[in-house]
Amino acid sequence: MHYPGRTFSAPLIRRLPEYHAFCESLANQGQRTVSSTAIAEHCNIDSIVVRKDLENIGAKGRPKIGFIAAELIDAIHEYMGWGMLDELIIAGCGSLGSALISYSGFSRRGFKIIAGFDVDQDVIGTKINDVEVFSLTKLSNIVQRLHVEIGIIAVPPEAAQKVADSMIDGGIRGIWNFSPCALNVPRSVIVQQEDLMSSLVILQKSMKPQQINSNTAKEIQL
Amino acid sequence: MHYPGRTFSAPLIRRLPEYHAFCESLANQGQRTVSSTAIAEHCNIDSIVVRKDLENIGAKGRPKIGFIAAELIDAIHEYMGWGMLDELIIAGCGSLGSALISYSGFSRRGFKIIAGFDVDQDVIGTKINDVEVFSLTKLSNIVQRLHVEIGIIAVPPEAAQKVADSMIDGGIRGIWNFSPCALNVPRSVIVQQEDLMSSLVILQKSMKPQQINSNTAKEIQL
DNA sequence: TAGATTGTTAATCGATTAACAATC
DNA sequence: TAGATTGTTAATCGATTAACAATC
Repeated sequence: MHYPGRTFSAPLIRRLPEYHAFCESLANQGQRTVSSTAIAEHCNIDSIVVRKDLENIGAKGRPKIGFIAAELIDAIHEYMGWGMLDELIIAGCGSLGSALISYSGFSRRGFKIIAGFDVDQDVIGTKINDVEVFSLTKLSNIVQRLHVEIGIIAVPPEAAQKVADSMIDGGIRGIWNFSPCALNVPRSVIVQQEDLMSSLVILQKSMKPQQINSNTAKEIQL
Repeated sequence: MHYPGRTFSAPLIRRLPEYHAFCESLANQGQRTVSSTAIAEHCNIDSIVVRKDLENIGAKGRPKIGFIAAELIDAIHEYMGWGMLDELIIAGCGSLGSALISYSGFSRRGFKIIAGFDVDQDVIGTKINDVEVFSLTKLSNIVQRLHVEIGIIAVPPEAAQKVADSMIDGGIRGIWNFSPCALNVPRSVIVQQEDLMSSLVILQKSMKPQQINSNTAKEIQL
């Protein structure tokens, strides 16, 4: 089934917050309107991209004037779903897990981590940034009782599959996986892979396009 | 300039580590060869994707037999550039910065964080996981002396632009930005944006396609 | 009016998917 | 040989880019 006009795509979701931040800063400076060209310039992208994106989320502008900043802010806010509260749990409360629990961005955007889970007896029972840490053995049960739908995995790769299984047992439908490994899940469960290592390699490769190309050329002539 | 055959694309870079891990586990079990279909099944993707990817990195297989696991492991290792050491510095040693410094995956793949920077006097002078933390005012100077090319930004968004500026002053050519804000940099500098918030929203949206679609349909008929 | 900016339709580009021939 | 698997060429799909008409 395909609905034209209003699409949901990852690149779009990644650009919208930048527009939002820019519009907010303009609005705070007392500016009422904002043009797609101004947004584009600030974000270092083409204005056509901005116009297409705004079309996709249903924002309406006026020729010569642009978009009403306040309207745009609201439209992005609503499209991103920042209005409604969503509750998460996290498995793995090591350094990365703790950092995620303490990350202030989540609460600002309607996400709330309501429980942490770990195997370390020293951590279980403590609170990290007001979030209580339970034993991993209780995960499935607590998830079920609290009807949580999204779980974060921040455990070592060896333990990730088992954690995923108990999350799914408890009724989790979406997994945000920081562990660098493929998870085996039923088709109804969505996995969002967050591979930090790969992001770093992509940056590294982007910095040396000529080197990649010369290798390429060499290989081809063989 | 376009070199066909061997391309560099982000999706490819994100898939290769999964193939690598799978091949390694097979090799450890004493298996000598691996087929694209086996990799595909393990990673929950289509075997055509795997074959295209392996073609892109220059791996050669044999019909009916498949690929030699050890060769594939080496080919991916080399293509990912995991062989050579690359040094990084990080600005911002709060909870996220500390987690990144302590992340074991980096050293396993040839990345080494050699210095941290912060404004907090209580943190400056301490060591996190053997990495010394300096004052942010020294960043540009130290980067220049050590010829570091990649910098990580894990400071609050308000401070990010200023940090980026001093990184670039010092000669940094690639910035891995965990701060949810657009950076203004010269064209020669590459920015890899790591917006955790957006990743989470993408997961959330992927979980509710029907809801998105019904909104879409409603909007269109208006 | 003139010019700037939106909005829409078409073209391009790259990645994914499909089809099928080659080959061990 | 027969069947499985690679490798290659073409088709599809979606996102980006371009061109230009509409309009304030």
